[in-house]
Amino acid sequence: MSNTPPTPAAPRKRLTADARREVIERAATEVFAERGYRSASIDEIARRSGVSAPVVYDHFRSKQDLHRRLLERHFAELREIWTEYMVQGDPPELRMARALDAWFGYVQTHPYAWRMLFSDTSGDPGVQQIHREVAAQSRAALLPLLAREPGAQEVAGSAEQEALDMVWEIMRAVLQGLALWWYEHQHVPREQVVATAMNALWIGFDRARSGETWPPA
Amino acid sequence: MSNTPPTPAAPRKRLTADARREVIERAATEVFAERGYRSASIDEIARRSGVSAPVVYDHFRSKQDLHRRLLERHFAELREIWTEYMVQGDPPELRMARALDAWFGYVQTHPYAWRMLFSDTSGDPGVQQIHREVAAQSRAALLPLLAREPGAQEVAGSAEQEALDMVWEIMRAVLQGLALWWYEHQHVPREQVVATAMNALWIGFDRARSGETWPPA
DNA sequence: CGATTAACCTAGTAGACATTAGGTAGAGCC
DNA sequence: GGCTCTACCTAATGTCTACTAGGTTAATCG
Repeated sequence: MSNTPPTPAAPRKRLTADARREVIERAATEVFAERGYRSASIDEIARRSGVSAPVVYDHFRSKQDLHRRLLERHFAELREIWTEYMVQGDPPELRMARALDAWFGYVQTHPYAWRMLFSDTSGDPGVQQIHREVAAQSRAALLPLLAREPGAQEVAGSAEQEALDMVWEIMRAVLQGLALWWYEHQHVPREQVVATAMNALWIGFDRARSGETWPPA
Repeated sequence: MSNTPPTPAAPRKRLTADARREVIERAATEVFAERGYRSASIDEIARRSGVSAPVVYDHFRSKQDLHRRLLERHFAELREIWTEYMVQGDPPELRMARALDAWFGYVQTHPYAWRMLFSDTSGDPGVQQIHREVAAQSRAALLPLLAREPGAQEVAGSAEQEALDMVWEIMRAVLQGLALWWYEHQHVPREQVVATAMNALWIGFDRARSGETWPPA
């Protein structure tokens, strides 16, 4: 039985440390997004990066360290997009539409990063803590969209605070849920998803705010 | 050093098989809901049941078997509540309000079961499959709420099908998101949560359906 | 009582997986 | 061509956890 391999002894490519690190970060983002933190294995990340597992540890101190750095990197990018799109001065309705478009644009161009940020909240206590911080900062960044006049929520009592909490929770749930749905129906054009979100969120909130609430009177 | 235990040698209670099985099912529901499928350990389930781990295997063939039986049991209970509340003949607005109240009532009285059903979709492939079935059956049970006239969605083209998909996804996300939020703000009365959901879903959908959509003309 | 049943236990086994130890070899530089 | 540096490897180690083997004792029934 000949032991000569069909492809003669895989010609191993050697990358620079920086290049390999970049490859690992891309692969890890995919695996974390697809499997979630706990089910993502270092072995699979290494395999998709074209190396063996110990190489990952030449670049990152631990699985949790790798995960944390990726979250920070991706979230920084998202925050940049948000601040870019959220210019003051536009009418509220247009601001909301722009923000939704920015969100789904990010989802479209970063199909793994956003799931890693928002769609996998399980994990070790340390990992959950970082997810909570990401959620809190997202809320802080987008909450101005929901206030009719800037600064209105600052004087709110505890009941109004809870009402605002719930409205934010609805917005968060819709943005995340629609993004996940869209990922599995990618042929649907972005404008359609944005329009649906806008119809649900803006029209619903607007009407509710103008007093047309349930139960009627 | 005296070895006499302060409480003289824990008086071990022995339950009937059925009673112990019930205890294990309750404990397992809690642990699965709190930790998710993968992070839930048989050891912790056993400890909370007052027994050691092998006893669990006297009642269930495997961790997955235990999990599957619990999902089936809890989901059957939820479906019963739905069919009970969804009486035909009422006006659509009232039907929606009743369904939302039924949902949050279930969430309130089954604080672990609903999270196990809907809030932990990770897990092994086999477990994920069951979650998909639960989601599909839930959709089938609640979709009539969204159709203005019964049977309207049956003749829908693919674009309208996708529009309906998105509307359902929004409803699903809002119901799940608000439930999770409520679990961490339990002092908020149920009527308030139901009213918020009703305002977001019904008013938004109603206005959107009546042609008041975005972008404006 | 004394025997039988079955509820429960202690003490493993096995596999998965993060992480480490220590060595090998490709690539630039002289 | 030889030296050195470091990217990369193979082969452990330790831990965690689902699951099993086989024994032990509380309850029940004659």
